[in-house]
Amino acid sequence: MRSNDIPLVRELDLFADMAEANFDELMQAAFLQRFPPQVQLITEGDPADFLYIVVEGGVELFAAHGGRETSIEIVRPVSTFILAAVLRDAAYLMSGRTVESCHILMVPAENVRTIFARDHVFARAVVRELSGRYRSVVKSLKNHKLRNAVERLANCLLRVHDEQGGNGTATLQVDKRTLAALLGMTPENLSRAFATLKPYGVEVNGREISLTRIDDLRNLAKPTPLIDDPAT
Amino acid sequence: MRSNDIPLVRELDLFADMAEANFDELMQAAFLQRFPPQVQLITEGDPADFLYIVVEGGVELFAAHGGRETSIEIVRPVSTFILAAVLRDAAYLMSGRTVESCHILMVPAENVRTIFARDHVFARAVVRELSGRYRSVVKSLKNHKLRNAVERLANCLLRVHDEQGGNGTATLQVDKRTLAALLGMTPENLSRAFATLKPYGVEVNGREISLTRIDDLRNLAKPTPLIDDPAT
DNA sequence: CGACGATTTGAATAGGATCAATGGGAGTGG
DNA sequence: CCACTCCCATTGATCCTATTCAAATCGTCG
Repeated sequence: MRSNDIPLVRELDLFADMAEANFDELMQAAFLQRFPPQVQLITEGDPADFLYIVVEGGVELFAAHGGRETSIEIVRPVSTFILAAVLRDAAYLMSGRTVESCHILMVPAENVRTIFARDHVFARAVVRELSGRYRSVVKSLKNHKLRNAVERLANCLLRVHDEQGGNGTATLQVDKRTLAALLGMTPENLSRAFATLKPYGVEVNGREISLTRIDDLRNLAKPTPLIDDPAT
Repeated sequence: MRSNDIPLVRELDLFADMAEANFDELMQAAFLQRFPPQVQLITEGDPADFLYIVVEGGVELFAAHGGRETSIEIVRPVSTFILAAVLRDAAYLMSGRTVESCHILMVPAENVRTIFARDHVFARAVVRELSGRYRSVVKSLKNHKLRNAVERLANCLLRVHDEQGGNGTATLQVDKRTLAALLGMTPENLSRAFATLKPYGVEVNGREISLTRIDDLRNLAKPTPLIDDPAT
């Protein structure tokens, strides 16, 4: 890995408190790499050979079976993915592809397991990360099973809007085709969902969204921290 | 906790290798309790005050929002549930209810966190359990999103059949209403799914199922270890 | 026997997906 | 600068799966 990237990585929660020697050993084997959008990084069923950490960009985890495909989760910085498979030395359960330009840190799985066995501080950080991933998947599952397409879009817009300052406008970070996949619907259905939200003050112009009736929209979306709060 | 239950608990993977003193401290505060079917043990949104371990029976984890309800996962012995919430000292994301008569071990969350911070061996066992729970939820999610109702039932029947000796018959452990919930469908739909499977050699008589054309059924179900293998 | 709950069956409905066709904007080449 | 092309987005029509509502049947337990 390039030495000027190391301080950035060192500050990640997962590595912040671990012993210097162990961190160095991990980083000696690791590398930080750029990927363009729509690159498939891992394939389900393959043995877990690297731990991946999304430093910048976004990665879609998805699974396929019998001709169908489903998006499981979108991983945003700074989070790991497939940590569980690495720790168990098992096969990936999901495939992963970039949705934007990404900086991804790749750490060989064997090094992760070795240091995990040796460094108690790192082991505890792993638990924190892993429990966070677990809760994230559960929230994603609730979002998909307890809300219909329109509600998922409404909550997504409110979240993006709040993240971007909450001044009544929002800019989508991805194209609508990708957004549809992330929300678990077809592009056609996303168009219809936007149309359905027009009476709730949602005006769309390409990637620019303006929300003129936030309260109405919030009333429809019914956001809840048990689904929408990324922290808890 | 009753002292004669302790050896049983001590053998659970989660506790098997930890220091004696720490185990004793955990068990001093814990208790093993029996519950009848259909008892709600935890409610989403509540603070995590106990770690639950299913020693016998089965617990359905589910979530509700805006008048809808969805089953997330069924937890079978011997597994924990809501371990992630306990470790993070956060609110439960799911509610849980027994689906059968259960033996449940309840360990106060604060004790779990205390011993987790102190006992490295326990911390590693926690990681193993947590990573297992994570992968279990992902498999459950794939099962629901990549298969339709008939396929889910077919795979369920094959799994039960194999567990019970694989001699062409199987006995359902729960009533059909509960089975429908576990498979993520309505009771009416379960009936129709059974009817659909009749041409594949599935004969139903109350809770007794006989499978006369296993190969055909397997061909329809298309089981895969990436969804159906509980171990990996 | 009678009542109640569980299961099955039937008909109607809803939510999304799929297929097909049309618009619309960005980039390209004349 | 303008026409052309391509890809994305939208719109319309239809299909499919599963849910909902309603009614009939079955089984068990008083």
